Amino acid sequence: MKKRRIKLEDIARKLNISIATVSRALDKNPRVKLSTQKKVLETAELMGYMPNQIAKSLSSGKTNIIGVIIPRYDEPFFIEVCRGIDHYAREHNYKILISSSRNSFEFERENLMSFEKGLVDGIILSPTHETETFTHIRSIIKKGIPVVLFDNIKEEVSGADHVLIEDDKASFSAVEFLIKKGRKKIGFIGGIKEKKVFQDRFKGYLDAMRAYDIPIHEELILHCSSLERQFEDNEIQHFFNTINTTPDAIFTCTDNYGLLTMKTLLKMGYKIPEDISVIGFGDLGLGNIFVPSLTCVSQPNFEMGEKAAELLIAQFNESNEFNHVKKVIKLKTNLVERDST
Amino acid sequence: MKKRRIKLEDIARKLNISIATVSRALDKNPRVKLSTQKKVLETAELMGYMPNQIAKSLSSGKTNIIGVIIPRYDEPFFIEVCRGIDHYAREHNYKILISSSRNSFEFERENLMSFEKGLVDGIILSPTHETETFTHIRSIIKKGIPVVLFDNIKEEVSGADHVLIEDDKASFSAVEFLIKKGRKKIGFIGGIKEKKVFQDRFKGYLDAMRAYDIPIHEELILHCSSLERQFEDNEIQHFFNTINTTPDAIFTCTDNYGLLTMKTLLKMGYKIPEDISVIGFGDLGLGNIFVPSLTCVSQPNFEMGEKAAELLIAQFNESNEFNHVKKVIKLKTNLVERDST
DNA sequence: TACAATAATACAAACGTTTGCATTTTTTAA
DNA sequence: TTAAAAAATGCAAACGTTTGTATTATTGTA
Repeated sequence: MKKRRIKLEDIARKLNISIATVSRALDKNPRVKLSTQKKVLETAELMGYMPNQIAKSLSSGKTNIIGVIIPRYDEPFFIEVCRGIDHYAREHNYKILISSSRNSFEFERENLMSFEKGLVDGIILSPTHETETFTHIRSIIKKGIPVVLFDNIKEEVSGADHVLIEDDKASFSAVEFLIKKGRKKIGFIGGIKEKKVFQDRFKGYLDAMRAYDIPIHEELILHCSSLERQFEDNEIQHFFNTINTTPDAIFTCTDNYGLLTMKTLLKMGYKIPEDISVIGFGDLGLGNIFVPSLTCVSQPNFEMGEKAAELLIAQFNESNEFNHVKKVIKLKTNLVERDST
Repeated sequence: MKKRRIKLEDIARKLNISIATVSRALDKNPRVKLSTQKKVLETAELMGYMPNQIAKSLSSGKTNIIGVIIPRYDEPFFIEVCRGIDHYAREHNYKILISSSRNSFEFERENLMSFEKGLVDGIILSPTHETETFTHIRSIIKKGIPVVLFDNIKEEVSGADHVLIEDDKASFSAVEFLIKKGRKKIGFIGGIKEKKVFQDRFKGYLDAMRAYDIPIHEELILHCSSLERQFEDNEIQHFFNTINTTPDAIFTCTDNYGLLTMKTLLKMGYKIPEDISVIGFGDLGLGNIFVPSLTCVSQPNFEMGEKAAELLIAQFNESNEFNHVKKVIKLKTNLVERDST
């Protein structure tokens, strides 16, 4: 009843040749006669032969799969990066296996462990905000599995490549832009303080304010404490309802914060950008739809993924994985000016 | 230099027992003495043993991986479904391997072929709009690989389970809602005509209009012809710039169309919902941020994924995969009323 | 026509597990 | 104490490939 899978042996038997020859013929190995190759290819096609990837992997020690661990699925940033990884990977005959660490260090470790079981040839990982120690990553590297880290890297890991955005510089430029537009009371809305990228973006904000001698109103600074959309929304609404100073500009650390900020301000009756300018961070498509459209820092997310994949695959091809020289790639951002400033 | 992976043999040698016993001990098979089991577990831990997933798969004939093929990554709908699949899958010890068919029938076929190589135990697929014939899917099923289809299914495939939304009913209700609110000149904005879900949503619109004897203005009907954000945007803007009749409501087939519609109408100076009501479809989070927030049909996307995974894993456990009785699951939607109506 | 050189093919081990069956060891009961 | 029963362990095949080396077949050359 159940159709058995066709394997090399079946082809070999039918043609009265050895399995080795069939294997080589399918590989177009010049060691087999052309006429034999032709026969084999035809018979394979005829019998509906499909190579067994698992057996291949076991034999070759390569699975051609890249493991990717991201903090969450439902963030366009990570999806864009994954698209970039996938794009480069596919061109080089790799598939990607994505796992979410759900913003939890424990899950991150678990996922990493599960990738230790030989299913993947290497790993691309973006640490969660909870990730403070990196021994789990070092331990993977020690086992000879190549690793590339991207975004939100609190601690450099020798032996792993890094791909990151110049977050501080990017936010410096964004705030500088507001200052040059004549804004004086510039607020800041960032994310949880534990996350490195938010720390850096905050630093850029402070640096810019100081560089131009603009007084900083502590009251106009908010670090959202949640990672969930609804709560962020509440926090931002609450923030604007309680401050006494009215800002003339707000620099926010994500597109989403920017949009939520605009939404709140519009509902309160402010005009954007006349009364208050708003800047976001990320440029993930939505900023363009909102009315007014959101000026923001644009990150090369897709390229980030491509670069990460490139570095990883380059590691695969290094002769000795234990004296890998760490590479750190910093990607540039640019400011996209729209209607909110 | 290079640390070799620890394998069963290494543990066996160290403890002077057989590989079989080690294998069984790690499985906590009651056939091995408890004291032996303990020794093995300790030694495995000590030596840093990690099972080889590939070898396990080859031996057992199961990879515990589910292949997922979606038309594109950068659509929140598919991401949500994938999250649902992943959620259910993980709970049942499966991983998911996602491939994008990039809205191309050819890529869909290619992806399917690549999944035929034994890497996955089963496949969950959402057909592209280009997919007219289903022989490629039938051929996979014939090989004994379980398949579940979701969303946008033009033709039922015997042997595969289906998970779908009652698109026509959903849009019927949405339009009915507008009618009951007293709207008369109700426009329709849908997607490419080749896509089954858009056909169904259009049908629901027509059905509702006819059911309530509302005259249909052909001029107020737009089928977007592109699948790319910018072009959709252009098409919608162009649409409103050229129509002579002013609608008092627009039913759109996606959240994105809804948002783009609102954006365009707001820019033209219309008030929403006073002058024109707008309804979207999907409820993918953005509708809540926009001002005014978007009323829309809410789909259970996450659940759709969970259900698909559930059906697939149920197929794995069926005794004979060749007399599988097709299951068709239809999921219900509900209308979420917000400020745009 | 014979012999080396070369081309084509075959053999068998290896990849790291699982598992049915055989064997050995231990326990139980007469 | 001894045989049978039960428990614990071991052997070896199997999963479907790849690949180094051995073998056989086919050339070319003197």
